[in-house]
Amino acid sequence: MNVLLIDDDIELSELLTEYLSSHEFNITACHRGDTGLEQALAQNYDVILLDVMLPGLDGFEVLKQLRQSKLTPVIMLTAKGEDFDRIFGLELGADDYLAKPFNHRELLARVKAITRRIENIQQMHSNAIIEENGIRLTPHTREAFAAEQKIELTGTEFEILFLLLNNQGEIVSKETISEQVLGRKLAAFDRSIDMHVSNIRKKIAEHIEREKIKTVRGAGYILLGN
Amino acid sequence: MNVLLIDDDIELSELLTEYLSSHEFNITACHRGDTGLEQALAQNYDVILLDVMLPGLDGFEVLKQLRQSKLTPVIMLTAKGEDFDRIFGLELGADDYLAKPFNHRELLARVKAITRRIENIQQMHSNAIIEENGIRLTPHTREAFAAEQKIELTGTEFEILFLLLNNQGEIVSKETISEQVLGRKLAAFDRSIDMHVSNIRKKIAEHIEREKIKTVRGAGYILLGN
DNA sequence: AAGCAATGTAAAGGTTGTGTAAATTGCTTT
DNA sequence: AAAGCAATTTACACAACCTTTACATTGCTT
Repeated sequence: MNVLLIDDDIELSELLTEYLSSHEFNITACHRGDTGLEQALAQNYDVILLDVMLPGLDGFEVLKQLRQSKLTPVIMLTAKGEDFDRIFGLELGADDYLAKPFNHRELLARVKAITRRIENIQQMHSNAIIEENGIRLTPHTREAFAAEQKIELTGTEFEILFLLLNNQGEIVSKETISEQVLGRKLAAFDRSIDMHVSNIRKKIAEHIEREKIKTVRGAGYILLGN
Repeated sequence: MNVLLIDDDIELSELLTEYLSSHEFNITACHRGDTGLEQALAQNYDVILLDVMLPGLDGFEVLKQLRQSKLTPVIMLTAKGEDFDRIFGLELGADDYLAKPFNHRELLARVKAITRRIENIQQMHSNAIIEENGIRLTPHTREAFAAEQKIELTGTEFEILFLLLNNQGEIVSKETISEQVLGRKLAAFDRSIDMHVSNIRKKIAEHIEREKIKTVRGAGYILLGN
C-alpha cells in the first residue's frame, strides 16, 4: 500500500515514515502543498495524509484541487487548536480527520481502516464468486442467491452481506460495517445498519428457513457457518 | 510494560523507579509537567503516574492536554491534604487516584491492575483459543464450550469466565473481576458478580458434573485444574 | 451452639440494545 | 416538477441483559 504524506514538519514526517514503513506501507513524503499536490496527481496513491497548514498551498486547497480529478482517500491532519467546525463545514471530501498531536497507533488504525476498505472494494470488482453455506454472491454482476434462488439486494445490502460473508464465522462490529460499507463512523443512535441487516434477513428468509445472520448483543453480527 | 512517572520529588522518583524496575517495569521519569506531557505524547506508554503538584504545568493540565489525543491510562498521585472532591469533580479521565504518602505495594497493585486490564483486552481481541480442562473459549466469535458442548453466555459472563480461565489455578478476587470486567470498583453489598458466577456455573453444570469454579470464602473465585 | 458475615440463588426491577414498520430525506430519472 | 428508489431517521415494542432485593444457606469465630 502506498501512502503520500504531505506535512511541513520534517521531524514528524521522518517519525511517521519510519513507523508506517515498519507496518508494510510505502511512504512518500512532501513538505509543501504545491509539490504535494503535484505528486498526488502524478501517482495513484492508496491513501494521502494531508496536513492543513502548509507552505505553497494550504491543505484545503490541495484537497479541493485533488478532488477535481482524483478520489484518492485523504486523512486530514489538523494542528492543535485549529477550528474543527470550519473543517467539517467545508466538506471538501476528506475521508477522515485527525487532530495533532495524535497517537501513532491511532493514525495506523485509521490508515488501516481505509486500506481495508480499498481491499474490500477491489474484491467487489473482481469476478470472484463468494459462496458459503447456501449464500452466493457474484460481485461483478452484483447478484445474490440464497439456496440457489435469486434475491434482490440494494447496493448497501449487498456490500454488508459481502462483508459478513468475507468474515464468515467472525463477529463483525457495527463500527466496522459502518466504516467499511457506509464510509463513515458509526454515530450514536444510528440505526441504519440495523435496518439494512433487518432487510437482508427478510430477503434471505424468503428462501432459507434457518437464521443465517446472528446478532451478538453489544458486539455486532456474525454470519453463521453450517 | 512501560511506565512514565511525572513527579517533581526526585528522591521519591528514584525510589519508585528502583522499586517498579525490580518488578519488570520500564520506568521513564520526568520532573516537570511540561516535559512530562511532551514525553507522554511522544511515546506510547502503558501507564502514566502523574503527580498533581508540578512545576511547568500542573497535573490536571497535563492530563487534560494528554486526553486530547491519547487514552493512555493515568494514575494520579495527590499530595496529602489536597482536595479530593475537586479532583473527582474535574473528571478529566484519570483511571485511578492514590493519595500520598502511599504504600509502594499499593502502587504496584494499582499499576498491575491496569496493565492486566490492557493485556486482557488485547487478548480478547486476538483470535487465540483458550482451552483448559473441558472449557474452551474463542474470543473472536465469543463462543464457549463445556465438554465440547456449546453453552450460551452473555457478554459479561463470557468475560468473567475468560478472566478465570486466564488465571486458571489462581484465586481471582471479586475486586479484580469487578475492575477488569465491569470496569468499576467493587462496592459494598454489590452482589452482581455473585450472580454472574452463579449463572455461569448453572450453564456449565448442564454439561459437566464436577464443579469447575470454586469459591474461596473471603478471597474470590478460582477455576480448578483437573 | 449461637452469632455473624459471606455466599448462593430465585425473582423482580430497571436499563440498554435490537427488530422493524413507517415516515422522511436525498438523489436520480423521467 | 413529479415519480421512483434507496438510505436514513423516527418511533415504539420487545428481548436480553445487568443489577438489586430478599431470603436461604454455608462456614467461620467465639
